[in-house]
Amino acid sequence: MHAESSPTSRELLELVFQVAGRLREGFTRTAAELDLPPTQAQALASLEGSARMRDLAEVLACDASNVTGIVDGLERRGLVTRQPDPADRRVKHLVLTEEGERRRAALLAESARSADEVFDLPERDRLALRDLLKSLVPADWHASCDPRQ
Amino acid sequence: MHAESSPTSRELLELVFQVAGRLREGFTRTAAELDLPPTQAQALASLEGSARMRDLAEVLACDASNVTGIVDGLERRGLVTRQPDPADRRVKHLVLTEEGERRRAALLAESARSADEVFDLPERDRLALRDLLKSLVPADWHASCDPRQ
DNA sequence: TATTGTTATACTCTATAACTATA
DNA sequence: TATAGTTATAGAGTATAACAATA
Repeated sequence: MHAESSPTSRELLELVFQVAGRLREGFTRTAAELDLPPTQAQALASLEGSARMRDLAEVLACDASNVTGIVDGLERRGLVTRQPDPADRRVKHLVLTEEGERRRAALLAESARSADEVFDLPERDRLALRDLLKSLVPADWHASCDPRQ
Repeated sequence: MHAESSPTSRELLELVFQVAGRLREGFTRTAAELDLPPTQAQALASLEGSARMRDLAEVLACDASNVTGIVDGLERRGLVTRQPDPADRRVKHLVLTEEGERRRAALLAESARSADEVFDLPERDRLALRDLLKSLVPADWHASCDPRQ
């Protein structure tokens, strides 16, 4: 037998899913600790300054019809408000409340801490990992949400 | 400015999710081409020889109550049969039909081809990637299904 | 008592389609 | 006509709880 055989794509796939699973669990746990369902947490994390509903749908890579419910949840929790656009009355801008800003900061800080636990590597390895992963996704790639896609 | 700064855990997290997303899309597309919903495809891929319903729940990392429906689907498609265990009449063994074996072989072949497209790297890099990813998951880690964790 | 598989039920996240109000 | 957001609805995929049959 030889020392190291080239890993199969299936082995690499399983490892990627395991790492992604650990990261997802960490994020979901962090969100739950802040009383946020995962999708609301993802939306909150992405909100900076003022965004239109439409932009949020783009960022979340999901259909616009879902955004209504997600934002309803954030509004019910007092984290975000819908502000009319003075120039185009169809458009609504999402603006974080003070509590929304606090919650978002806590979410970002804690989820970063959680990801740090997973990526507990020396700088040399972090660089190598980043370069390898970068080479696996086209520059313009972005996920679609529909799991059936 | 310096040449390379250490990537943040957030950057690495996003890259892992992008790669996982590409892989998931590839698998889902392959499954759809073979007329299989993703979960049935995942179950079919894992079936080799004879497995109990219970084992399948373990492999899929989901509650046993879900397995009934998944196996119902595979049975409806004529890919698997439930065989009683002669020694323990509570237990049912899942046995692939001939068509089930064919479909599974096609699924494995095509999903491997699809993953190869993502992991299009020289052997040196595949080895490096495997070692890095391996260091990120505890040996005994395995995903939980509930997205609420 | 404990375990295997099933059923009933509910929740989350996604989609499509039809609608409104604007542009 | 086209776009922003909403509503209604449906379909996956998950869970928990209660159950029957069996160990």
